[in-house]
Amino acid sequence: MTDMNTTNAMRLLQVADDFRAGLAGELSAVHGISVNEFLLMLHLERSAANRLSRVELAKRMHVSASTITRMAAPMEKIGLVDREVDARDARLVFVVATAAGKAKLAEALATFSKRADYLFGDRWDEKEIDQFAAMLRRLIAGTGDRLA
Amino acid sequence: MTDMNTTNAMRLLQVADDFRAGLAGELSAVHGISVNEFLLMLHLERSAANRLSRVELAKRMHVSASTITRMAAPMEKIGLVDREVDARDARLVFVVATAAGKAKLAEALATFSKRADYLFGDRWDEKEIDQFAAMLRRLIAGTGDRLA
DNA sequence: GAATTATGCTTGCACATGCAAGCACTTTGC
DNA sequence: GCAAAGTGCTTGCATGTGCAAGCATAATTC
Repeated sequence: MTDMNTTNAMRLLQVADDFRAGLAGELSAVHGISVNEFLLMLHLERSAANRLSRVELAKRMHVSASTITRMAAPMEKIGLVDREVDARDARLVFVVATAAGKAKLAEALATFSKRADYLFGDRWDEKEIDQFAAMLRRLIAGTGDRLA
Repeated sequence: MTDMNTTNAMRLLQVADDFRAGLAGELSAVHGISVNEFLLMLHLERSAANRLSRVELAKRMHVSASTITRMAAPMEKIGLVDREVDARDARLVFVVATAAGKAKLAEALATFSKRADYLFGDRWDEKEIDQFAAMLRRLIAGTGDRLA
């Protein structure tokens, strides 16, 4: 099965790269944010308390902590997120979405969904979509924290 | 169906990112190359004439032409690829894999396949794997040049 | 066939990112 | 309780990447 697994992994990367590249262009042009900024806000929204520490975000986004620090700075400046220090542990600095950030995320999500619809098109029937969803769910099962 | 398509797209990105991150670590540690260098050589091997121009590579890899120029330079230096100017059109500069490059790709592919096997695990039966392959094939169908 | 336009590649600059070091704070071990 | 180790965050430096400009070569137009 190695050959088929290899092929599937290549296709997976290919499809994801294609989708990400297209998304990057539209998110930048229409909403003025990068894919990573979009994903950062998405992670916040999907988190338990609507806020995450920098290291938590770093882990979830496969990115270094310093990157989160440097991503958050301009996002704070334009009012998409805020900084919140933990009362009990002064080391923890949470990133939390502002109202403006949530609004921006909602807009960007619409773009994302439009592209998702376009990706899967209308030639997939409901049963296939569910099947695909179940397969993807199994692939992320091992991973700890996930978006969907 | 928008919700399910959206979820599937998120999962797709998530799975691909996870896989890519793990692959990056092992390719770097074991073979001393980046994921993009691996993909560059893979594109060369899968191309018609075993060589591609810089712009062709750029298109296929979702990367700018200048990035290819700058990726190729060190790869030439360590002997993984060679530079070949087209006889008819002096503007075209092809990137072509050397014997050492092909050997390195083969090693790296083994690592890739091992990770692909690990990703899909042994809980997928042959029918499911084929089904998943067919679905991915449909998703790349629109794309022009692909790896697999 | 000369001028214009188009194409491929490279380079300067700006920006994003990872790594390692450093700092602040907390937890552990005694 | 204090020292040592651990954890979270930030910053300096090095590297990777895109964009726009520039250069060389082809193709097109007249």
